[in-house]
Amino acid sequence: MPVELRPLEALTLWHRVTLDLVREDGQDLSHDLSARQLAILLTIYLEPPPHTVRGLAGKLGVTKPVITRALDTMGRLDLVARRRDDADRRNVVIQRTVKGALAVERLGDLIVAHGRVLPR
Amino acid sequence: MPVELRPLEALTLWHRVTLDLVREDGQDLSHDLSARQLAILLTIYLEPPPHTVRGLAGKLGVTKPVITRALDTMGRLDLVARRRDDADRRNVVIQRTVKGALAVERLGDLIVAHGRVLPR
DNA sequence: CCGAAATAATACGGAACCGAAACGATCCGG
DNA sequence: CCGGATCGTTTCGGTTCCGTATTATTTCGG
Repeated sequence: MPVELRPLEALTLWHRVTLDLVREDGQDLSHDLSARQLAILLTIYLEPPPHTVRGLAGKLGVTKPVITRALDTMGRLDLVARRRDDADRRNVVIQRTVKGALAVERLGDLIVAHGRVLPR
Repeated sequence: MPVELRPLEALTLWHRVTLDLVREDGQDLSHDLSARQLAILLTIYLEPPPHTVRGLAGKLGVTKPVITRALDTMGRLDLVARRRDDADRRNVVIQRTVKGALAVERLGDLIVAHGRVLPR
């Protein structure tokens, strides 16, 4: 049943990476990062700036307080940083950090490493 | 810089799938499922049974109450089920459910769909 | 200028989760 | 048969997060 093969491999990849994330815990990343927090983190580091609270809330389909709180948490972990926009001081511009960049990079390496189970 | 290409694509895949998971919310899956809960769910559905609380705790490197609570939550969502082991009534055997199988299957399809961005 | 609009943050009550420890139920070797 | 070991659950105090509603600050059109 070659049709079933691809989804199973995709799930296997997801499974192994997630397991690694959970087990690393003490490390910078994860510590049981929620799906929302991870989505925010990846958006900040993969999509072109600037990123705002409102923009992220819209993109994820969640309310603004969710973003604010996630930024509080990830800011405490030094994964992201906040700065007032001088052009429009109502806005907060979310900035990347060295630690956050390293964490995202490490996640990429992790996926690639486990991706070797996939054919081709 | 062809060296950077693969990790970036892997992260892009992860990003898009995670975004979909967060946005689906109301659906069966996610509702901001934690990394731990997802790891447990995938272990149950991808690795051969039987699965026990102690076994899962060991595999994930977390304490038993963490597993118990995650099973409570996911059981409430009907993603997994618990049953006493008749052979050894101290054990609890974690069982799959139709709803859980569908959710995992849907995740697999989601990854495959977004995986089309990856070359080859 | 000044009031409406927009932005992010905060307050609030409720729910979930954490780690550590204690607890009941069950098994099993001697 | 019984005492230790094993297993899953529960309890405890504390922390975090949720959604909704509200607040403070800033911008901008008329």
